[in-house]
Amino acid sequence: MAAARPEALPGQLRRGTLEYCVLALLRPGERYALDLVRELGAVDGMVTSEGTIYPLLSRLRRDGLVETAWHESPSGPPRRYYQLTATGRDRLDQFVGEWIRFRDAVDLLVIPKEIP
Amino acid sequence: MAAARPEALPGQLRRGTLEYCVLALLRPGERYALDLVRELGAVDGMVTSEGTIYPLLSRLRRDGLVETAWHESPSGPPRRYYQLTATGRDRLDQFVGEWIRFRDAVDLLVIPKEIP
DNA sequence: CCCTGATCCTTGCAAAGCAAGGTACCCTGT
DNA sequence: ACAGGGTACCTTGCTTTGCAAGGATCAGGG
Repeated sequence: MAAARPEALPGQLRRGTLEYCVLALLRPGERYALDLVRELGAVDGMVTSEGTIYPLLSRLRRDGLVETAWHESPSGPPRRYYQLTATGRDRLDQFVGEWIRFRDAVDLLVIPKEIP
Repeated sequence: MAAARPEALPGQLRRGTLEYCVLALLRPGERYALDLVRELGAVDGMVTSEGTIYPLLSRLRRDGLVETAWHESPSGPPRRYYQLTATGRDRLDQFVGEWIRFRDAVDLLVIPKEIP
């Protein structure tokens, strides 16, 4: 009962999912890194940080799932904007299927059955 | 050797979840390790192996979430049976809430919106 | 000309899944 | 009696990835 705290959520949950959440955020259009951090921070339970996002974006770029372009900022140094590639879009679509399968499996296992 | 192809596996998805799937499998009653591996293997997308389950169970035991007892097997060497502790049960219940929150967040992010 | 803030990035660590390898026990067939 | 196979236990080493901490660079205001 003492547990009503907001509480340190299991960070490991985000493993393997964060990557695709980032790709999904890029679906509507290009974004830069700090913008993504803020957007993810605003989603319940999706907190992340720069130390996570930059290596992540580097991997996505290395694997050809995103492309980047520099644009000037209205105030501050230039920003590197990330954009989905066709490959990235495909991979994301494919992930959605895997995610749903996985999600349903976990639901089935961990959510207690109703006792009729 | 033979480094795992990152392409083929949604393996990282299981991170941080498998632990609780195991706890959930112990809810109805005690189980032994290989039995858990088979049970998880039968669930869609939840494949795992001995090299995963034994360290995992050791951690659970170390953290007081499960207790163990040896029982003889009808045929073969004795088995170590794992059973939920009160702490384990609490932790599992707590996880269910976190899981639902996280699951909904990912759903919201990655599943494309209907275009009305 | 420095200070603050925005933006980029890297380094080093820890957690956890997995393949592969190793040991021990018990039953059955010869 | 003992060899072989199936069951069960566990460990080692590798890899991936989230994160904290640290650092570099640029623009504008006092």
